[in-house]
Amino acid sequence: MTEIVFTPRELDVMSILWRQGSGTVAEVRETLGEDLAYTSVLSVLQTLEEKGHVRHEGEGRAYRYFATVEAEVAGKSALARLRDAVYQGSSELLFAQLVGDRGLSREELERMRRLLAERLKEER
Amino acid sequence: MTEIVFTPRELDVMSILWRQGSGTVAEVRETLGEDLAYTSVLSVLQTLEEKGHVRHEGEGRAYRYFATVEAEVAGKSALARLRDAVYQGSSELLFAQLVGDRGLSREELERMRRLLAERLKEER
DNA sequence: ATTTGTCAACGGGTTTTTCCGTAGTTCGCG
DNA sequence: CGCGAACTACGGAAAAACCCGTTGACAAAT
Repeated sequence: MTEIVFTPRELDVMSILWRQGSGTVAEVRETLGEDLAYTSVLSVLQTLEEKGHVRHEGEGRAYRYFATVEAEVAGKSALARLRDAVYQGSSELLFAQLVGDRGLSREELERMRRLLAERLKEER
Repeated sequence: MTEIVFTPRELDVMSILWRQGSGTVAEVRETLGEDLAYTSVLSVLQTLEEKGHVRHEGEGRAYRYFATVEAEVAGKSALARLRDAVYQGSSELLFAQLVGDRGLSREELERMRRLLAERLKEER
């Protein structure tokens, strides 16, 4: 169980890299809603790089940043933490919360059911 | 959407209050694995109280602390954040991750299916 | 060639988090 | 009464998070 922890601001930035695949400082800054100074965004990326969650390649005279941690891996870690801390270790409770959400479309629910069915089938 | 954010240490403490229903400083400190000084735990509880996530009642000469935020509410907030940041807003992706976890028993999976079925039924 | 714009590095200020020691209170007990 | 045990309040040190200005490098435009 690899511990991956992001501060709120770091998560904002990682989120963009995951979504867009990569990003220069300017791109990240653009995508980020709030208008932070250019150097503020750069700082976050630099500390993320120090922590090994991000790497960069040169592109022209700018840097292009890439996540070195897969979203799924980070998500798994965060979900486990959430499960343990707020749902008392129960995936089921977490699941119930997820499913209880009004605002899920019938289609989404159907697809979830299908996924679950698949998963149950291969459980042998 | 009510924003609820806990620092890592705060989450540790909230987790205990949710699990045990309530706790004195000594109890929380006891339950917490790592051995922090008594006053360290007290400090966390005091800042949580400042932030309004916790309240206390006197019990003898000690204080008994209670969460003022339901675990489900905090969980919902955290899940939404997770969904948006790492699963690109898709509950389905999050769900897939959850279900994909080896280490879920057949029984758990069955109960999840039942829950989902219930939910689908009332979707009319 | 000078100016203008874009970029990373660096340093620093402010706030938050984390952790604890000390002081003061209260209570029970010898 | 006096003492020790359990407790909170308070202050603060150290580190992390957060945000930005300035500087210097480089290149494209004028």
